[in-house]
Amino acid sequence: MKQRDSAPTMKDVAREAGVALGTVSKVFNDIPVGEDYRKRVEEAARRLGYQVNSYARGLKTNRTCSVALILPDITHPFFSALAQGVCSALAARGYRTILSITAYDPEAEQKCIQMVQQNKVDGIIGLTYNPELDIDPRLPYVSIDRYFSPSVPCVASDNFGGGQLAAEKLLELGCTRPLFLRIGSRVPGESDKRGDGFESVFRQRGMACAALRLNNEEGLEPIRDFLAGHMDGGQLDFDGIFCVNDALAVRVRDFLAELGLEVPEDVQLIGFDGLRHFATGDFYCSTIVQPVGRLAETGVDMLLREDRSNLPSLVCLPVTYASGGTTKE
Amino acid sequence: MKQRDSAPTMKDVAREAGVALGTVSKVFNDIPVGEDYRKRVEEAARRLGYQVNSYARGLKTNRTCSVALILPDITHPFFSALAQGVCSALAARGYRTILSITAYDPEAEQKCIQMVQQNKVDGIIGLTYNPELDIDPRLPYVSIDRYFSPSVPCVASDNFGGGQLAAEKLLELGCTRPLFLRIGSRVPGESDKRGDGFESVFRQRGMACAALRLNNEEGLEPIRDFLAGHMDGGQLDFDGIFCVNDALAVRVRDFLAELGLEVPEDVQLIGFDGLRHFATGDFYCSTIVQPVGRLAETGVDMLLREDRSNLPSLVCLPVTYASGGTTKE
DNA sequence: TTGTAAGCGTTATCAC
DNA sequence: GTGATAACGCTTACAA
Repeated sequence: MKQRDSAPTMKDVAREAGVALGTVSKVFNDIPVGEDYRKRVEEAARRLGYQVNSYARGLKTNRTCSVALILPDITHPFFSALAQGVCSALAARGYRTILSITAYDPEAEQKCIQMVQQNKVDGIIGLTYNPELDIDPRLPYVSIDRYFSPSVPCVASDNFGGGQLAAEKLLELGCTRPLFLRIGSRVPGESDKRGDGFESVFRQRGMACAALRLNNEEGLEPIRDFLAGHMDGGQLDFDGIFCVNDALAVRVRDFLAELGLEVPEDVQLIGFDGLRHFATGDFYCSTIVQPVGRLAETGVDMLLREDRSNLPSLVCLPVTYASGGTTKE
Repeated sequence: MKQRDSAPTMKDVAREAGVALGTVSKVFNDIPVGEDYRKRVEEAARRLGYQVNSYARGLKTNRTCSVALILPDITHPFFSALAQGVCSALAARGYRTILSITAYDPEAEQKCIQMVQQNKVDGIIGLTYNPELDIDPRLPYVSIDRYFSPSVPCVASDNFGGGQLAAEKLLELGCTRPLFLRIGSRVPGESDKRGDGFESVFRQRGMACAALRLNNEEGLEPIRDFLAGHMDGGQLDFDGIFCVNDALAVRVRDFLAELGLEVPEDVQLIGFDGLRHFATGDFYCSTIVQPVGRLAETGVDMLLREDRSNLPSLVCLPVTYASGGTTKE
């Protein structure tokens, strides 16, 4: 008698149904089979609580219906929204998500990729900070927000366009003394284009645009000092500030408050990301909102596309502006 | 000649190293083998970029080194922190995390479990809302925050104790007219004990304690109305409010502001969860903080424990109080 | 110690 | 259309 504690196999189902093993396999792979046979097999499978073993299946087919998602941190609202989107898009296509968190550690990122390759996933979606990541060209890979090389497709928001949009909004709202503020990773990424887009608008109009770009290691103090140093008779030298992301914008607003400045009356502030408060659903600040859902959807789409022969190397998705109280009107 | 596009197998490594297949296997399983053989194998493996196929391995060993994490939503800060914790704890033990998101849908939860069983994971960690979830007793399962039956181990925060703690704090801070506010799922869960603990403290002291408990479907309007209805000459009938979670506390603070009440001067407010602002790291409100990291760690520990014969059916982890500006001092 | 061979649960290729 | 049978890549007795 078959032991009850180990899961039933196709062989058990075949015996229970009184058919050959191959027939059972066909039933579970939607390969035509006699109607009565199919019934018998399905019946037997239900009785036994049979589930196909996808590892054994993967061993044969070399497809595992699972993809790895590599993220630096899932605690940040942008990343968690992205994870949610990717996981759902994958699930909708019958794929499992294997989640790896790297804590921004380049070494961990590389280890992740190795581990995941060993796990024989069908592909990887990664948002990584290791500039010289060694990824097996045999394994489909889609990068989010970080461009590696023409052979590694990357999907990102239209960061440059977002920067331009922020500049145009600020101009439209009457700003004439703009400032761009940035803090982030030392390794270059797509988001660097935000500042470029912002500045390009003013350059084109022959207007000056101040900017301060920092690396994470430097902390926010330099920004606070910079702002304090640009106070002039109770007035700031700038009347429109674009921050590289919402997190920074929120901090900057606090700094401005410390300096006795009103937002948006004295200074207008635009962030980037489009994050919303977890309880109220409100934007934390006026912001350029990234299409997180589409980012995820597009990434999955590019990864799973049957014909991956000529994928674009970079896909930019459109961003939008949303008012969140730190701009006038 | 072996095709370059399919990953190398143990056989390839054996051939490359000039040893037998079994020897290669032993090297990768840390089974004693001649030092020079080991060297040869490792060398060959590196040359070929060999990675053991964990699916094939799992097929033999019936262990896949992966566990499924089932969560309703990963966008909420509490869940994302939990996911991060579980994923890290699992990774530290050499396990992969398969993430499933159910969107609070009981049917999706059941489907997840099925899918995941078919995927032959080594266990499941789930935070689910389906009260009559059908889980295969053969598969190790740990529930978070929801108690099913003595046979399904559950790990949760000390919700009752947290409620008591909130009550004691409020008393200590001079409150004499307490109110408990709750909104949540209709299906009973561990978090229901928060209100019970809170009320028990006042009952014990012979003090009255008002309470309003709502289901998600009802929305927040009833709470707003309730508060408005308890205004008496510009004063609220309550001077200390305990909310079942931080999300509600944040909303309630807004309602109180609408009524012209100052927090914490006129009313003190305590939430539950211990969520922190993504940019500043500040608590959103005074709160009872759940030990998310320990919750995750403990869950993983209970799931992966070698001897699962006599696990506790419920483990409660201690919570702490943190001031977040909605209580005095 | 090292090599050999029998499966693990599937799928796929054949004869029937 | 159905049913043996040989892989898939690996582990693990067991034999050398």
